[in-house]
Amino acid sequence: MHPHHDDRPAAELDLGDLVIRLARDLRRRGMVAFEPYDLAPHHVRALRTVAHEGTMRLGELAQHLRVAPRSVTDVVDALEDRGLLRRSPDPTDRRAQVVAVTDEGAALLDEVGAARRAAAETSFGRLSDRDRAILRRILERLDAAD
Amino acid sequence: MHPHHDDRPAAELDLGDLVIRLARDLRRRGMVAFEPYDLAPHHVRALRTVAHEGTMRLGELAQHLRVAPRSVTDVVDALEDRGLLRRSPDPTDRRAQVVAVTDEGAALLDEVGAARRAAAETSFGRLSDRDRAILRRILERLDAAD
DNA sequence: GGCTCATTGTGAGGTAGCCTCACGATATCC
DNA sequence: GGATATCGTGAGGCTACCTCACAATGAGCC
Repeated sequence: MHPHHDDRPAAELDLGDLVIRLARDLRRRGMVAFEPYDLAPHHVRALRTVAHEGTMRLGELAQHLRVAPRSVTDVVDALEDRGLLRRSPDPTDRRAQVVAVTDEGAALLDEVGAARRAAAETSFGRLSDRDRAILRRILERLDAAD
Repeated sequence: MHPHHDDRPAAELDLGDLVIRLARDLRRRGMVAFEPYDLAPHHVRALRTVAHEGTMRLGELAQHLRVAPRSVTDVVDALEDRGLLRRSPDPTDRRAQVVAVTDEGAALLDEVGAARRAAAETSFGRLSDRDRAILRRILERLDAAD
């Protein structure tokens, strides 16, 4: 009934709705940002994790990414097909395999870094440094293990 | 090399990673919370939107949910099959249809409310009221139209 | 009235990013 | 040496989206 237009800041949305909506936007922007490299955001995340944490088992990567082991198989398949990651047998356990970043993977990760930073700026640019720090603190608290 | 264990607060994750990870957790928890009602979080969101904003066209619902019109068709199909929403022709435009919440839909929404609040408490319970308000402010700022 | 062009919702079909379940190969423990 | 647990993966499924094409209808113009 009021003559205001309908862009009110979503008062009926709860925190969860807002987070999910933001995540969807981020994923979309990530897909656009990484499209020139033919990588999905999820692939970049996995690659970055291995690069940052070092060679690890598939199961460990699953834990880091907080997904089921089965899900990691597909991601590693894709990255290995692209020559960015390499599987090799775990010398300490013949059931297991470890994944390592290849030189090509490390190089691509470098390249992708700029796109990633630009995408983050697009998404979070309207936030002050202070707000970004606050957001990070809150998100890390929520991310702590259950 | 350090003897610390590996639960560090994800220093290699950027804000986007943290948001996406949180959103995944929220969706999972929502699926569990709404499972007794045989509803997906997305269905509840759509139902709540129509209940809150009132009868609207499918296209308008798509705008509110920020998804493509085609995506709304499926959600409304599901909710209409369940008798929670009802399509009817838009009297002002014979191309269009409007969706309205049925009595049954309103009743179920009431029931689901408690589960929704409990799930939110599970997810955000470790945050102080102040932090929740800050988080809401930041998320609403990020949610503002591009 | 007739012509063009835009808009509405939907069928068909596709994708990303997850999941569970079962299994063979191996490790571990008694 | 035998039971039991763990590792990664094939098979198959799910949610929550998407694009594209199209028929029906509306709106603007002459």
